[in-house]
Amino acid sequence: MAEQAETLRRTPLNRDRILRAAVTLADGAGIESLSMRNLAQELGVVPMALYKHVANKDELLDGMIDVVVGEIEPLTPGVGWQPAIRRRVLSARQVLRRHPWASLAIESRSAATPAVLGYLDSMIGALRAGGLSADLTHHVMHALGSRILGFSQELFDASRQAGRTGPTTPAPPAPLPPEVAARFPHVAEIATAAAHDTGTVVGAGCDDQFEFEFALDLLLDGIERLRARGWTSAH
Amino acid sequence: MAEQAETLRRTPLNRDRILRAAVTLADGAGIESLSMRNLAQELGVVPMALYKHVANKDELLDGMIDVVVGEIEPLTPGVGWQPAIRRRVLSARQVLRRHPWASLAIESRSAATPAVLGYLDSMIGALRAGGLSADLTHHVMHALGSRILGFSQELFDASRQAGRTGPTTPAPPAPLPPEVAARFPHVAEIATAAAHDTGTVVGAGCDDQFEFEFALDLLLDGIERLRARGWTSAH
DNA sequence: ATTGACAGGTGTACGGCGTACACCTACCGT
DNA sequence: ACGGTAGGTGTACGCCGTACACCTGTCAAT
Repeated sequence: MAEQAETLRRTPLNRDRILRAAVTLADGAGIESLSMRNLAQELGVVPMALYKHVANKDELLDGMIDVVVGEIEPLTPGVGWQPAIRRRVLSARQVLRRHPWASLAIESRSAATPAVLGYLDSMIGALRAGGLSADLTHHVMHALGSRILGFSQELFDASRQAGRTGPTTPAPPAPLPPEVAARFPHVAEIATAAAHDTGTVVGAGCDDQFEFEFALDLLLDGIERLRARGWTSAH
Repeated sequence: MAEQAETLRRTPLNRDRILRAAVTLADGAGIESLSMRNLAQELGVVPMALYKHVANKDELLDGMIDVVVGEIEPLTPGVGWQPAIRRRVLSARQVLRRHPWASLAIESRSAATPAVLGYLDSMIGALRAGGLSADLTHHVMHALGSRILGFSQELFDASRQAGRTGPTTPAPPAPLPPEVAARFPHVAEIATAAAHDTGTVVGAGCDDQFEFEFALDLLLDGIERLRARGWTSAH
């Protein structure tokens, strides 16, 4: 009876359940506390049980990436290449904001997973359909770089200055400490410059979404100009 | 005597020697084999000895980053903002190609180190001196993103498909496997499209340097256009 | 010359990690 | 009824970062 209840209580554990649990764990507790042991415990199972469904931790991470990439919405049909790409990249960005660990995970993998390749493939298809030459498309993919997957490094975010905060505290506005401002005057000026709509005086964080779209449009507009000019490699 | 010889043989170990050894080890054997134990052995010392000079492994990594950033050549004075930035970013890129582990290390740190902040600061100074408004400069820093530190994610490099190669094998040209090409036709087309000057037929890797400069100039030109227009945030 | 503080290298040990390997057990087609 | 197999278990190994107690050589003040 008790055993039967227990048998019913947990679904028999499969690759999908493992991946979803891993993503949830990484989202909630941070990627650094995603260990095979923790994950197994979360699933009410002994660590080695996981290895019957994923080859090793690297493959687990690949699977998690695929889950995340799968959340990106498909290309909108029937619009120009520029809005189509734009929308999808911004969708990717939303997804990656839900899974902050994913960008680093994607970058640190040595090879793209099939899901990532599929994503890139459809993106390239949209560019080609939009009239970009194969050559230009190639360069464009490089130029967009990681932005095409919805993330760009926030290494300019000087307000991440203080000791690392756990993944539970997403990002408190954190004003620039005065001693830092004194040592790096230009950084200080810039940090406060674009505190757009937020009314707070002491250089509250900038509008990340605006920054992302600014860079994206800068690139997209430049690309469109090249395309309209019938760009071919002068290389 | 023997002890005296031994005493002479090894310089008394200081933070600088540790950092340089760590960088060398990471360059040569890959960041994944940089452990406190390995590093200590390399220095002919017991692991715990390192902790008299660096607080912990995170601080060691910060120090390594500072060493790398310190190798980037300073701003060229007396030229316009655009070539000045361009030169320095390309210098940063050269440095990061010598230390392939560094880009991921920089990204994974939660806060910028003082050396990185100083680097960004001087970069911002050059933009401001070039006539960009503080506001525009802010956006520009975001737009350039990690490229300003000399790296962009190579996640489009589909030829990194096969099993991970050790850091000793830098990047064999590795043609796109046919089954991958079949599944991702657009990727395949693009991968072969821009095999520029290299004469090899089977889609040898693309010219990374060209790609990097293409993206960089796309951004720089777009920025210059904004500046010339007297850009102010229409936000 | 003696001492005592202190900088810096050593040794041991702990808890956590990924995972190899042998094992058990429940089910299923014959 | 039974052997194979899929899937969960338990133990163990070798790594990791690092806390903590210890030793030793140097040098300033006595």
